[in-house]
Amino acid sequence: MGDYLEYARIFKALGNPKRAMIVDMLSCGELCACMILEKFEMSQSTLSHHMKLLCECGLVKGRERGKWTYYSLNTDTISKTKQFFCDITSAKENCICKEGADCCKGCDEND
Amino acid sequence: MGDYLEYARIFKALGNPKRAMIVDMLSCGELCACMILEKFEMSQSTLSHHMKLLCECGLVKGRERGKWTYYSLNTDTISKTKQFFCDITSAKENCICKEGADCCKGCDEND
DNA sequence: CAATCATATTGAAACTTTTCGATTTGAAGC
DNA sequence: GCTTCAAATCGAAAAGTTTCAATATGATTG
Repeated sequence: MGDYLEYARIFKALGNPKRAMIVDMLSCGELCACMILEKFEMSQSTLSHHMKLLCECGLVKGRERGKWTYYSLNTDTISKTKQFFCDITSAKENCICKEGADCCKGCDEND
Repeated sequence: MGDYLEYARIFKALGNPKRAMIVDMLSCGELCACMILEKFEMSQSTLSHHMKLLCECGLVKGRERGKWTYYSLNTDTISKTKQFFCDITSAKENCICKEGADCCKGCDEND
């Protein structure tokens, strides 16, 4: 944890329903761009842009073969991102919540 | 899976490094808004806006007690979101990759 | 009940994202 | 070597996000 900028880049990429859907489509194997394009109402340049974002954040890998580009998931990045959710659902030491904020002293009792 | 819009809403909320950090801060317990504000160089209205987005997507819950608002993680949403990563890392039946796209017939052999 | 304090809302400026059509690049086929 | 095809890049328009200062709301305190 700590590298919030890198996590945020990945989440930003997933923060578009079409890109989330593309990632899901790639989850059972490699697909070429033209095949992904067939499933969406979207121009070729728009898809290309989405794929670029998915690749840049490390979620997706592109493999060029002649005229075609094949895309697949980068499982390392996905595991790492999944870890974010494990980290935020397990208690930690040295957490910010252990330090007191002056403005809130004594608030906890009003429960 | 399938509810890409709802997932995207959550990922969009996490797709800002400050909001990702706030979520991490909340991971070991409830914090009041003023305490979160102390840890950031950010105006009070900006923080309020970020907290609203985090609440609206269901990641965070707000609890009002007098003047203060306490925020905490909504573990149900977090578990559900974690599931997205489980889903995309396990093979599936009836996947889009099983259907052929005309433009790509025969591409697979060029490996 | 007026003042104070913690948050929320509003409105505006700056910046980023989304999308498209047009153009470019670069491989394959004739 | 020209044509065709798949994908990337460019430039622009529209929409959305981020941030702040100012103001509003509503609870608490004197």
